[in-house]
Amino acid sequence: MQQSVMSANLEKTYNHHDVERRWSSAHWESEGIFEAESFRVLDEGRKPYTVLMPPPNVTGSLTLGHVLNHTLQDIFIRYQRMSGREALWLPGTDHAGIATQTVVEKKLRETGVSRYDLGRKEFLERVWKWRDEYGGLILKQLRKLGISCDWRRNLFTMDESASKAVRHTFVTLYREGLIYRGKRIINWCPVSQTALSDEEVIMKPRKDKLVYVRYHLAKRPGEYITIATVRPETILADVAIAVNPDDPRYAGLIGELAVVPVAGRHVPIIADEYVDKEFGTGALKITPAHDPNDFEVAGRHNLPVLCVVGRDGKMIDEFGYAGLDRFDAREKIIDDLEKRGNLVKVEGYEHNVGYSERAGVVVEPYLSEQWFVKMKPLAEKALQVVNDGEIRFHPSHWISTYRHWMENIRDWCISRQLWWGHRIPAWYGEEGKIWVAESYEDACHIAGTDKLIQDEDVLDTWFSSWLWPLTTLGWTGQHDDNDDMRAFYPTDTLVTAPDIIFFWVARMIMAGLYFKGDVPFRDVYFTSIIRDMKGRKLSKSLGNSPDPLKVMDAYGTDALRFTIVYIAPLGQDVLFGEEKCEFGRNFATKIWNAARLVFMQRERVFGSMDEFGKSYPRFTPEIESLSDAQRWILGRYNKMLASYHKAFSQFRMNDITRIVYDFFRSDYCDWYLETLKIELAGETDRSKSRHAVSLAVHLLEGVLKVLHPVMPFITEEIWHHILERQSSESIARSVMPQVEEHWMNDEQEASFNAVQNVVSEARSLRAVFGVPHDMEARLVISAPDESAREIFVANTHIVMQMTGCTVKISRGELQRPPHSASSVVDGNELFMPLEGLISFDKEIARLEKELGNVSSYVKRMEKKLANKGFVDNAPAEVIEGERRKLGEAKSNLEKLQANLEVLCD
RNA sequence: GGGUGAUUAGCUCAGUUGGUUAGAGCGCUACCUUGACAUGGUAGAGGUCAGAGGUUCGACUCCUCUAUCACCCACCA
Repeated sequence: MQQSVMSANLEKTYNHHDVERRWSSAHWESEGIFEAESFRVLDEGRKPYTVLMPPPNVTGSLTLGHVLNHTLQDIFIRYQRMSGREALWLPGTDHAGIATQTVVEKKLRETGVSRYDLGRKEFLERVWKWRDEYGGLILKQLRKLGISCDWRRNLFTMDESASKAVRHTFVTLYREGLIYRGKRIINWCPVSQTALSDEEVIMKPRKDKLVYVRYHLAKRPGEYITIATVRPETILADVAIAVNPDDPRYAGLIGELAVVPVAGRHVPIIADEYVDKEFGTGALKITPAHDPNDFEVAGRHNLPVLCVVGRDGKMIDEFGYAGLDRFDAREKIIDDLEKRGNLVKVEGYEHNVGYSERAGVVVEPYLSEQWFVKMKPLAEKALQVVNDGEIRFHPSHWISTYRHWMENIRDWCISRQLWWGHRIPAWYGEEGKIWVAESYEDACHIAGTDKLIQDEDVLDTWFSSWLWPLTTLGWTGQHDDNDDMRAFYPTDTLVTAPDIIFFWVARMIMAGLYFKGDVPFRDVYFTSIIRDMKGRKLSKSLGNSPDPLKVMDAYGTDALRFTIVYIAPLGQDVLFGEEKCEFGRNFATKIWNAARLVFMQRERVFGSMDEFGKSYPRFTPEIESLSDAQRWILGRYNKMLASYHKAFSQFRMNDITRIVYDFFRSDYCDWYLETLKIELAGETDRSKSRHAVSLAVHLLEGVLKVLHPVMPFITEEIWHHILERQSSESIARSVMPQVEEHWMNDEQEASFNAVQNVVSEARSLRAVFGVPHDMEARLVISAPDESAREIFVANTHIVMQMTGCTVKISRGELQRPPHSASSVVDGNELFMPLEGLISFDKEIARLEKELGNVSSYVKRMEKKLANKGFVDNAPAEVIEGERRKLGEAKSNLEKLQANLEVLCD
């Protein structure tokens, strides 16, 4: 049994370090507070809420993108958990094939060793060791963020259960004809020396040279054909020249033989529709091994395939270029062509070129045998569920992007020439026969031999990622269901950056539908992309990427979380500078100080925490003992709750921070707490004081709860001061406040607004006329309406305290006090007699300006109401409202004029 | 070449189905260290809502075009 660690009051200054330490992730893990159990769901039958964490790379460290992403997920999960649902957040990390292998290889190279020196087995041991030592960093950092996932369920994409699922799905898809092996031109990364999928290639503009080269005709001495190319080094692998069949310039040359420069080979001139007459010279060299289009053309014309660039991006031993890098070879061959007289000209040329996402080098189209997934059959249903709204995107405009990709989908190259990853479960027997099975034993069994050699390659990392909604719940494909799957699948909300919509989101949808027959999640929330204050993408090379850990340290984790959500609107980029966190930090400080005030008043009124604890747990506001200010704040509070819950249901996450912030700053602190101080100071009835303080605490607790999903630390800390609580208890397991509509009352709100407006206006008069703050001024409030007068009478003490004036309330037909500054608000008039202080000219000018504003408004409204179209078409309530406004404005106008006349007499 | 989003105060942004005399934070100006809070309070200055048309009784809000800025997709050498 742990004891309460709290004293009744808060420390004078808010120290986020202490608070974050006290309520750290380690604390909650030991209490099991964020754990979810499938049996609890199955027994009680409540629908659980499940969030899938996009698994960060093991090599990664925390970025602001993670902060936004994971904070949002945490907000969703905490909100649902507090709304009484079993809430499961599934964490994990991704083995990140290329990235991780690159990191470890680099470390090895520093000691002068290559992975080939070690051999596959030894190398993989080193990678696992590296992962165990350094791979946990990102998870540690995420814990610092205070996120509430069920860490027991942490999954690594290469854990045995996940690997089993990978093998199972590969075998299944192979047997169903959806996975095949084929010789194709794929994207080859010469640095990582592996194939890449289309999605791993980034197109970037690049300045190159467009080289015009003259090919002599073999049988027509002195004649030639000129082509244009940006890759002259691949001339050596040319197998044809192609022209458009409709191009009159070359009609006579079709069927002729051209001589490939340097190589000296004779190649045919062929006609193919693919060739664009307008581009370059209208003649195109065909190099099937080094260009996907050429490969297709070659296929159509039964041309051979020659290869001159190797897997390392260097030229293959031919014509004296062996070992030269492709870019060096390009320069050399331009030289050689010039020497031989084949070079016509060189033009500057900017075009888009594919770069390897990881290594950042130009991708080489490379002919090789790879494994592919047939995507079209998988895409159909996956498109349909999004079109039908079975899966919803937020913001919804991403649907069109998704649709476009799905409709033009191409097969997915899934083999990688790496060692780190899931090894392809395919074995080769004699004569290259392929056996695909979940294990070597199975393969031997079906092959009827044990002389099998496993495919050397591993699978694309995303081949395990697309199973994430299944594998995180323990699915291995072997048995179709388990308790977790039954309870938690499909998951609910996926929060992810839009840049992996194709890599990941789309493929998870396909896998979920194909292997489980149901969508993997219901809602996809695409987060903002974070940029710096100048709108540039955050990147290490620009040095504009703040370290979130330093920001958390400087401003507080709650401050960072609050700020980043506040400034990140749905579907738009966000400009972030760490100084923006001052906003969140100041807000946290404000909460702390407001709570201090409330707790100090509690101590004064109740004496001790014990005394307070006797009644507070059963506290509900009693309407008959409430002041106007208290009824007003209860109305505002419930309105806030209503918009808060609505914003949640609509995924407007930045709005929820705004809604609570506005309520707390303007209504709770600026008005309600100020009135509380005044009311308590003048209250002699102890039970009324106690009721007032209990209400203040009650509202504070409500605010803490609605804020808790965003700011878990400070809300936890203050919540533990509300009552004596065990340190094992958490606000995270408390019940989210719901709207109580009977507190919302527009009339009541308006009447207290009238008091507020009089206060503001009186303060304004004081400020404008420079009444010294320590001087007590006089204020005459003239309220023609009986009920308004009652409100002012009832709240005289508040107006007096807040304005520093003595207050007199009178009927409408008063004698206008001379030498007064005056103002009209809500049909009530204010006079502040200021003999000696007031400058008549200044007041006249002020009134005239106001008069001008009001009279132009009146004119506009009269015109509007005289407009037949408006009166005939607008809804009755709108017309009613406009009439009322006009009436008020007219009455204001009269009063202003009267006041002006008094001054001018 | 297609597609998507943005353009509101000096800066960063709200403005929920069309009906407000268009709001907030930061910054700026003045006053205030009052028993929660100067990481604060009170008051104030500051905007022809990118431009041009259109729909409508009524447009920051809906439609079209233009301009500017982003991003995504696309095999033209």
